Amino acid sequence: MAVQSSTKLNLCEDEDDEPLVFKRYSTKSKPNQLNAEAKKLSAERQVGQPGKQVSEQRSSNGLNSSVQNGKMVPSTKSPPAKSPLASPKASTSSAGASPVSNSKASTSSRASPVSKAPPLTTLNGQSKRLSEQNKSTTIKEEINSIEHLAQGNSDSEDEKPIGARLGKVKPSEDSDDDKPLSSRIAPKSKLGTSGSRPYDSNERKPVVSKVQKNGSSTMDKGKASSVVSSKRPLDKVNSSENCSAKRPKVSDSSTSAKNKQVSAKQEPKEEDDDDDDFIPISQRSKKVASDSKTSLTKLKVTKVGSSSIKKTIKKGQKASKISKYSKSTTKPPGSNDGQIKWITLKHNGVIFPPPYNPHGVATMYAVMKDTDYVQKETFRINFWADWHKFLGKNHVIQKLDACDFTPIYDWYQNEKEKKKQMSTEEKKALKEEKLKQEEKYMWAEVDGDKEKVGNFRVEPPGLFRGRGEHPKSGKLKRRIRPSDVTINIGKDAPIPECPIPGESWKEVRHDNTVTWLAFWNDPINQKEFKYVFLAPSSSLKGKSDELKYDKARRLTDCIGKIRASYTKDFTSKDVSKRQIAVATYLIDKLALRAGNEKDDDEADTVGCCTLKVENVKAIPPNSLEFNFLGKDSIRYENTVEVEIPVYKAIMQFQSGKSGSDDLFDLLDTSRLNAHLKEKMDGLTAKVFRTYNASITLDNILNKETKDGDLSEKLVVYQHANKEVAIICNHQRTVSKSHSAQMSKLTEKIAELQGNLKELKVDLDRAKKGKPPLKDADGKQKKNLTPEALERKIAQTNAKIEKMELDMRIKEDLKTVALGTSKINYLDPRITVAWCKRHEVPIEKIFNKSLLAKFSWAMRVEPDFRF
DNA sequence: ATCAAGACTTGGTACGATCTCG
DNA sequence: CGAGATCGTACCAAGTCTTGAT
Repeated sequence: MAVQSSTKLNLCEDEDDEPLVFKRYSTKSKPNQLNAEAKKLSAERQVGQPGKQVSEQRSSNGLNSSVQNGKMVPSTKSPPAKSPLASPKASTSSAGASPVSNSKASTSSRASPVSKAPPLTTLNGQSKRLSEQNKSTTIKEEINSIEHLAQGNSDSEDEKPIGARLGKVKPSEDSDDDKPLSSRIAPKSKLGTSGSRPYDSNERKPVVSKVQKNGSSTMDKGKASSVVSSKRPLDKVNSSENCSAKRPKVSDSSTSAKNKQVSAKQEPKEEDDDDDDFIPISQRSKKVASDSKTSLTKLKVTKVGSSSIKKTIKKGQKASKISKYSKSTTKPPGSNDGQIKWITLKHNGVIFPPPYNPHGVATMYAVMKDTDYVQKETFRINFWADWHKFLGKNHVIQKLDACDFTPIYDWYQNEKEKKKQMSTEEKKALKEEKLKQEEKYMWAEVDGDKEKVGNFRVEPPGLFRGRGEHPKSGKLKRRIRPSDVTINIGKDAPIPECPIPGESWKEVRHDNTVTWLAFWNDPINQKEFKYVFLAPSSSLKGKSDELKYDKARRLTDCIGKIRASYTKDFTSKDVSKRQIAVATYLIDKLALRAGNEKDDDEADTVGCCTLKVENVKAIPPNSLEFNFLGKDSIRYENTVEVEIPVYKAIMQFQSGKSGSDDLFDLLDTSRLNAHLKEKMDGLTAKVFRTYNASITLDNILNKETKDGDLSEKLVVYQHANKEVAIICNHQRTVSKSHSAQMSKLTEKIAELQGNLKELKVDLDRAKKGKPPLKDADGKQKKNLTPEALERKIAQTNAKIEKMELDMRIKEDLKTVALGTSKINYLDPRITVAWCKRHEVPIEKIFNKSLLAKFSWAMRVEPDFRF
């Protein structure tokens, strides 16, 4: 585990010693909102970092064995402990002794403080085994704990409320509004029956748009605006051809990937900046850089971007060549060596969190006191199991519920507060310090270009916070050390120095068929990996993003044919075929995820292929009511009218099964995707989500944008974005202050209306030559001309209108997350082209990160349509 | 055909930074 | 200028999908 022994409590600050290179980030402390929830996160993170080092020893489980034994093992590195930390409370005092304990295993000891049930005396007795120092530290806290003991488990009782609300149940928690987004889709016309509708005409329209709102749910009705139904001529589908063929698009030039081979030709084009006007200045410079970069890359590499088919072939050759010198002889399954991702790669490895962990495991838990995580039994049980193991069988602490974590929690809050109180300068200094230490890790060099690294910080120890009812949540996530980390780097690049002296990387590879710079096994699930990748702004990621959208765009050409095909199969005699057809229909129409199988040690969530009989209810005459937990345990609740054959098929699939049986018993994602691939090269289930999201945006923008001022256009964009978020069921929890904010706005509007009334009275009087009435304070108002008053009235009215609109939007979006679709599903070229056409500055839609991430899309032609 | 490893995309949240309004 | 609202980002969990092995 993570924590290890450290003896000292000091948290904060400093400890000097250590060789570690990094310092901890400062501990952060921010009090701010203490909301329960918020805090928890932060807390955790911090916990790990505060102290400095200490030796961590090893226990295999991560826990420090030494601690367990009661002995202390001095770590080599660890210096003498510093003083107890900051925590006023307990630590210092009690421990006079402890401070010194250095590297010992105080962790355990520390933990003990907190808890405890037994009376102090007991503690002492037991603690013998512990180092003395440790014990002492604990004492104070123990006292408290004791009290609690008497009461019962304190932690559970404290603030339940908060916790309860937060977490988990994000989905429909409260009001009606919280209803599932999907359910909010407007009823639109009933959906189409696909069978009946002419494909060619409808393709552009996402099937989704037809979804009907769930009658039962209370959602906001009005809002759901209908999705666009208009179709655009261009879109015709050419049903005849093979979908995999690329269709020449008007603005194909923008799709550079495809044309890469022709780069010579294109290059000039790319350089021309005629579109620059649309590009923010800041971007322009970047753009140049990136352009040149891109071309370089192209030359060198055989373009990864080129059509996939070619790519594969080419790459294959190259790969084999390269693999010769590649160290790793055996290729792991995931490495498709057909794809060379880079030729040269240099970077500096990863940075580790500061080693010393003052408070240890108990702190990790204490800090989450008011989150809803600790309200869950699974969380507590898992935590206790790991903590107990860590403490050792004979430790005084024998029961989690008997421990009072309040002292640690308070100490933590106090630290946060302190930090918050630091002067701006101090904060700045700290920030710079951190930056200085991390700078070298932030950049990599790929094929000669400098690229930003995404997550170069190794995850600190902490408690696993699985979402929903995750069976492993609460488990201790042990510390990751260099010997857990595998580095991937160019063969000729210098191997990054291991940041922790005396230790070394687990392995160094030179695999240019993958994009990761480093990885380690997930401590919670050894079978899984945590990777360090380049940032989204990198050219490698950009290319892959572009390919993703190009593929979705290709679906535009095939969608008609695909819909016709699955519609035909709704009534196939072959059940397997029928299941594929219905599943594809749901994925297309409702933007459901594929639904891979999951293990028992994961939260129980489903996607299309894993839907259970009980997740879908047939409602005569032909509606289906969906209700299930999807990714991240976000609830999907939606009732839609479907075509009769689909309705019948679903009932057939359900017949004779129990609620927990698979609805599509003959189907899984690999079969489904294999089938989809026959329809279009590279087609998989998730492409439909991208396609439907992007086509919806394109349609709404083109249908609803009118000449008007900027803010009106932005409203249109936001509206389109919202529709997409609803289709994809991208939800967020309602902000804690939402209702307060709403009532504040209501008040303001009322006040303005009062003003309005007064103005009107004054206007009447002014017209009659009378002076205005006195104001509320009894003071005489200025004498205004009727014209001036009218102007004021108009202004006030406009203000009220705007506020009302803001309020409506706010209410409307309180459970909708717009960001996810913007980042992952909406082809940025649609947005960029629309901005160009309507003179909307792109930075009004994309923030700095998105501009960087989508730099590849900036030079799209204004007439680009998805 | 199935399985599992591996690689990479997608997703929500908390927090700190920045903006806004009184 | 300060409190609260909003924005932007770090973080890391949880999906999808591919591929080689059996």
